[in-house]
Amino acid sequence: MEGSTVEFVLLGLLHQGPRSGYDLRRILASSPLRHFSSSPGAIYPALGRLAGRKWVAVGPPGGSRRRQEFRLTARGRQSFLEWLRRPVTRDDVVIRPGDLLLRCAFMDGALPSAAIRRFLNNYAAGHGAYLEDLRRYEAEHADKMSTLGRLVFQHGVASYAGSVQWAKRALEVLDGSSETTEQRSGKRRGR
Amino acid sequence: MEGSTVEFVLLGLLHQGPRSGYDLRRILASSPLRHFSSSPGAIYPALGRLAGRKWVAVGPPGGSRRRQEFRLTARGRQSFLEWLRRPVTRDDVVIRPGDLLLRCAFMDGALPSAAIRRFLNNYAAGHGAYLEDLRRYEAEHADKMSTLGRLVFQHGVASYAGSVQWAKRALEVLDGSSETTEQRSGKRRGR
DNA sequence: GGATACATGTAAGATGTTACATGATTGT
DNA sequence: ACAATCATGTAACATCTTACATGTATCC
Repeated sequence: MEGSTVEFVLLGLLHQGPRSGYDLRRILASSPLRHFSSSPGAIYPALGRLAGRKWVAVGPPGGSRRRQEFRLTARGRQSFLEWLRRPVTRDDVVIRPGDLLLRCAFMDGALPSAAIRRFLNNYAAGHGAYLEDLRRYEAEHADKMSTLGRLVFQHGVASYAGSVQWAKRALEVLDGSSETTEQRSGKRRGR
Repeated sequence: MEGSTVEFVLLGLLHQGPRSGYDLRRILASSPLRHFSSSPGAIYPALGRLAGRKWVAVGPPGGSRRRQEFRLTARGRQSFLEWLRRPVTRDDVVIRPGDLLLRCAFMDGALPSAAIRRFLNNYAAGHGAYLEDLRRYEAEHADKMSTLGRLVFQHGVASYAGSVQWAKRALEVLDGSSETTEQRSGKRRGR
């Protein structure tokens, strides 16, 4: 599967509109969500790779300064959407949970709401399954852990439980906001 | 600051007792907490670097098979303890929160409980400070975010809030367990 | 004696970090 | 003119992934 996470983040930002490398770096540096490098040594080579794959193209130098605006090509958009639609794997859940949230944040306006709901359901299911694994592990090994080890483990458990709850809540919110346009009565929602 | 996270994880495991590279790989592969590579191409080079710095030494081939046991040297132990005692920086909180929990899990039996409490206090303070930043950001920019963007952002907020609560709870547990050895009366504790 | 698990390693390639280099434009 | 900011890049280094290579002990 071609493409690193940073590359898809860049595609995602370019999906919202054309920008220069400098713009992209500033967005990455100032966004409080996820902390991608934003160092020139990471971004410019990444943009170069995207250009090499024809996923982005350079536009005319916009503005007065020496700046090149990048825009998404059809292939780039295609690859970006495929990234968003990738299944939620166990590896994603266990070792790259942040990437899943990143993908989710980029789905707005890019995927139909049915696909987004499917994603959130898979997200909740994947995290729920791993949560059960953790609890099973805890039941078996809690006695062998040190006090702090157990506390840290419980942090992990609480964190995954929170993610499951979050996904369920997110589904409610999405259902709610789509419902309000179609129907106002029936189906009370919590909170 | 010399040393990568995996290297300190290896030191931490060797701090508990001598092990072979294969042992270390299996522990990393089976531990549900944090997902270090455990691939030979990551572990053996890391052990080589540690040996080059004289932080670990190879013992005699223990057991019948061709296996070399590594053990911590005095310098290795020193470096490991310095890693545990590093201050909780904003960068740790924002971009490497997992490393902080990792360090915490390794503190048991390695640092005095006063140092552990100090760490947990700094952990709570650092996460609390960042949490305030996130909430400030939310108050200013929530209107510009998409529905999903806002939801993902709220996941981050809830996650940091949970970490603050966790650290406070952990401090209570530690205080509780040390109290039980010294005093049984007075000071009721929650849960 | 052959399959399987044990045990250690290397090579190629991708990526990220840090630090440095370069030049244009703007403000004063 | 000069400093600060804008804007793009490169080079060296460290590290991790993936895939391959190699050999040993144990079990049947």
